[in-house]
Amino acid sequence: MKITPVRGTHDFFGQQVIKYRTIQDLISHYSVIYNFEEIITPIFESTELFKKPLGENSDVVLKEMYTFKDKNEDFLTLRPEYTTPMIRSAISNNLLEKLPKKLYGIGPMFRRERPQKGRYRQFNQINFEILGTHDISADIDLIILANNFLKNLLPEKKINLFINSLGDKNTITNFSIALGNYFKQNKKKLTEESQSKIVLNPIRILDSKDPTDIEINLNAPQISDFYSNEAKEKFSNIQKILKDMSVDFSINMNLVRGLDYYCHTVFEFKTSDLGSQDTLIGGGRYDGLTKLLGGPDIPGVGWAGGIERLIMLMDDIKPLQKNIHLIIINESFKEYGLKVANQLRQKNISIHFDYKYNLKKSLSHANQLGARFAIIIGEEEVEKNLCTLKDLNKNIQEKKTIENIIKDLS
RNA sequence: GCGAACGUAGCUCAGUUGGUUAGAGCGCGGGCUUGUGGUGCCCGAUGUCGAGGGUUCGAAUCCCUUCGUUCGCCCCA
Repeated sequence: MKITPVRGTHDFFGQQVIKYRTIQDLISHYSVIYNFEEIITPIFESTELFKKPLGENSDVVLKEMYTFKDKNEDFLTLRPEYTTPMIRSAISNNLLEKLPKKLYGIGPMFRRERPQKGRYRQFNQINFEILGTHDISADIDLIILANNFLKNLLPEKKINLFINSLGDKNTITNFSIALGNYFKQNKKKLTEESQSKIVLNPIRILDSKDPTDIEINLNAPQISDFYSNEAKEKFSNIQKILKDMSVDFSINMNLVRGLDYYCHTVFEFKTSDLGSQDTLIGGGRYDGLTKLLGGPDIPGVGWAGGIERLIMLMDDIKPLQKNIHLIIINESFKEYGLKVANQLRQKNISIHFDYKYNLKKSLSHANQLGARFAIIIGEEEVEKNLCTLKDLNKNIQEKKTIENIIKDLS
């Protein structure tokens, strides 16, 4: 029986691991520069935690969560997103006394969707969250952090930033009602899919890709007509500052995000190189969420980025092959060879030994792995208490004492 | 969850209207070279043709089921 990974899951090895670590290192770097604290939370939580915040009628809650009953009858869910657990953790551990609190996290998320390129059932996400400030500077800092991170990681790629504002709580409510009424009047012209959303989630009709829906959407009420003065001002200030800081963006009035907790600023970084799964980073403001989770009534803003999608856009990274290959020509010189390796390793020189005792094979192996040097030990070397150091690029070699080799390689 | 395409060697793929022992390149193993890699030449092994069932004298090829991948929808990171 051949055992394969579960549908929608995959193993990381080789280049993927190198790329994953590269992303992780870069994130860690930015977390220091922007002063975010890392938080690591369990991968499963009580099901309750996700239901309300994400929206009882959201697709994530309705059909994508991995939920199971524990042996004591509790319902548990593998986390489908990280914002909610991070806030839960901040509340549980009383981390919200000094505000704002800036947290970041990296780890696996789980959604039972149909797998596709760039969409997996277990996937890794990076999250940055700022809790406890209404200031648009936080929104802007996060957008610029994401922008700088992407530019640094993928300098050659064309990535577009789209922003929108969902206004405050009243905006969304009133807009939804108006939108619902408008779509009811035009019900017959909409696709079946969209018709089913009129009552439950009319906002979602706005980002339909269907041409007839798009035509109806053209004359639909505009969310901007429902902004409060405050929301309007916030949004225009954000645009102004981003422009002043020469961050390229476009406004997409139909950008509505799938989780219920968003309000005010929402944004997405998209690429055209990944096909249908084109969002690299998405986020926004979620001012009521912390209170909803039983914490203080504080605002929040954050984003999530998909690591698999970033990895797909990265060029291969040449591993720094600094290994020195130890080649022992005959098994009888094993002990001498191991002693040499030990001395070098204690000086922090990386030594690879393939346990083969075959000069030809080992040299070939060293070559394949891109090694720069080989240390060769045979009868002549052992007799004179020396080692041969061979430069594989220049194809020159010389017998030397261990002390001299350490000097050469340090 | 809906629609469609695809699945042959470790990898990339060929395989005619169903026909005998299923092929190529790359990679892998061995040799030319018993203390010297990369280039070259020679030799060799690649395999549950995704899995299961059916039609047929005969199936990689046709049909059904199933698993997986990919594309679109949906959704999102």
